[in-house]
Amino acid sequence: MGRILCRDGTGREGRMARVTIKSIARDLGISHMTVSRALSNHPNVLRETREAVRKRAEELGYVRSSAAAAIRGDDTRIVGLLLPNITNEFYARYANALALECDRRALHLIIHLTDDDIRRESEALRRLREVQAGSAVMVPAPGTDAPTLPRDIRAIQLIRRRADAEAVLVDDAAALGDAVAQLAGAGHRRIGYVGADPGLSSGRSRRAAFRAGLARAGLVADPLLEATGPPTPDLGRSGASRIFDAGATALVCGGFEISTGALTIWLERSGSDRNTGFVGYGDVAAYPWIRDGVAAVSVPVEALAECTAALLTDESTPNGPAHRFVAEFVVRGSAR
Amino acid sequence: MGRILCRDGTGREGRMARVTIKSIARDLGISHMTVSRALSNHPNVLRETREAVRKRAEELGYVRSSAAAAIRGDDTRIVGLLLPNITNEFYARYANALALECDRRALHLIIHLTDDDIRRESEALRRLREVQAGSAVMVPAPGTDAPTLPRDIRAIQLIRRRADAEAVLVDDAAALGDAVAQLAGAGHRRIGYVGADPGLSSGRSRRAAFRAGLARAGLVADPLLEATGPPTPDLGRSGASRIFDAGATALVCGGFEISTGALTIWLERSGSDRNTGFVGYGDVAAYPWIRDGVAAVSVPVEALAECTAALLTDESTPNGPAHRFVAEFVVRGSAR
DNA sequence: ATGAAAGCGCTAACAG
DNA sequence: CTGTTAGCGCTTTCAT
Repeated sequence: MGRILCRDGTGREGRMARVTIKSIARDLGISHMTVSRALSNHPNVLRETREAVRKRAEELGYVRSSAAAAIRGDDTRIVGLLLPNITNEFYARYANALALECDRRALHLIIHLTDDDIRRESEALRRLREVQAGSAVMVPAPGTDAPTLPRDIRAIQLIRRRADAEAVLVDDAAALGDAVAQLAGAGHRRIGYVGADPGLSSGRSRRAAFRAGLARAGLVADPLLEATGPPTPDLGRSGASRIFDAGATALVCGGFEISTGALTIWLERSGSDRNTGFVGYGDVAAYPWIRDGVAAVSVPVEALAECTAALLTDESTPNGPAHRFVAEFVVRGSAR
Repeated sequence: MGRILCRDGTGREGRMARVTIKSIARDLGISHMTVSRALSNHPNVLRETREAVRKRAEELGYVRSSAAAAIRGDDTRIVGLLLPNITNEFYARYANALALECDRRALHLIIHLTDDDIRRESEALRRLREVQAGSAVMVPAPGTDAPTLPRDIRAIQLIRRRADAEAVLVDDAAALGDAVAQLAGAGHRRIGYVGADPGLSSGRSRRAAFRAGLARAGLVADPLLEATGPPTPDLGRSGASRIFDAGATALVCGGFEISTGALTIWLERSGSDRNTGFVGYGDVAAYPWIRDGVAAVSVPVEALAECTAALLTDESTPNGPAHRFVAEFVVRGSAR
């Protein structure tokens, strides 16, 4: 208790007392308060004393205990990140960018994977409250019995929005419209759509954008060519299969996870007939290299992450609770 | 101090005292010790009392403060994860698997990206000491002035090994040999290699495996067809360019990052001549779909992560300080 | 079965 | 400029 194993590779593992301001104080024969002041640049410390303290602290490898700070109610600088997963390239890139920003800002980033499951989400939030995380960036999990956001942690919703609170969102309406227009222009008349459940904010808006695009192209929406459900690769696969079976000649995706699943089906199905169209959701590094290129709605990941990081630092939210970033449609072979 | 903002979305933001065992005790008119005991299942508590306490704690949304525990020297259950990045599919999949395991084991996973830079690595470790992380899983950054591993944090090295301490490594010698054999069998005589600096444990062993493969195929190693350096996509690009310029007809990669860079060069160069061979390091989901398929040395990511997680839980290290997992060569079009 | 005291590392508020 | 005290949330130890 209060002591830690000494693993210095010397072989003789012993016990080593923790280096604290008190131990340094004892060591220097002064009060621990002087050490505290010296270490936190308080003006009222003799230059000599301060330097002696800093030197000794350096030598001993002192690090301020953030637990002690947290217990007093100071900001822990811990940020939680709740994502469905980080194998999906979008989430991975987002987490990567956010982690870099957090390192820059000296924030601790704790990651929890929810698999879009509400129970895992609440558990993750509970654990974040344990460590007194100040804020949590989260892709809110789907679910009707949506538990409210945590009271004592600032929640920043990503991509989707479950509660009327801070959110960093994607404005993809135009891009989805462009996608449909492009496919229609390429001669497609039966264009399908797989996307998230309209119960989700993102699911609702994306499907609406798709339908608007159809209308603008003078095409009628066919319920048989639409599939919605939980935002998983599985839905992408089953939805794509069903839609192609129903005679669609092109498919537009409305979700990151869904897109990866749908792509595999498209690749299988369009093996012989290269005239089937496909538009993924979320651009992927390999898309240019697959077939003649896979078209996609490109989401500005880095901008999303930067914005989030800025929110984490600034307590103020000048632009209002929702921050939107426009996506762009990227044309490639699969949509020509 | 000791108080937190109440963001309950009611609009009237007020102040709300933190829920502690003491506040619950006051609330119930008993001692905080009784609350502590009730909450931690101590036998010496009247059933009535215990239930009253648990009920009230539940209602108030009490969560044990891990800071208070940490300050007393208890295990924080915080695990650090130091990776060069998480955009590379291998690292992303590893982080994903490890995060899942950590959630299962109720460990807090703090992620830091080092970009394979020693300074960022030390900074990350310093910050982990601040929060009293118990262990750190890390891909040790390259560098001759290699700072030693932290003394008060259990370090588990991944993929590479800088110090003679616990490590989870990949045994890729056979796979790399198979790759060379396959290429040689396909008629390639000038096979190149881009890999990490031999200063790195992984760089050294992989190049040796490549050379051994050449020898076994009856080919001679040509220094012009080898490139080594820091394990970055940049090296992959420059190395691949140089090696193809030097007349190589096939290329084997010896590193995750390097591989992604080299792939782009190969894709550009082999646009017209589809007879150029390529073997990536670390299998990627999209590889089967690129051209006629991209061959690769497949690393058992999930197994690595599972092993790491097991180490995090078990204090014992029965199998000795190094745990090795064999990689496999996956043949695809690019190596035929 | 319950409570009181002490102490973990740190700093705000006083006292010199 | 420096030192003392107290208290943050929690558990261990020692009473009761």
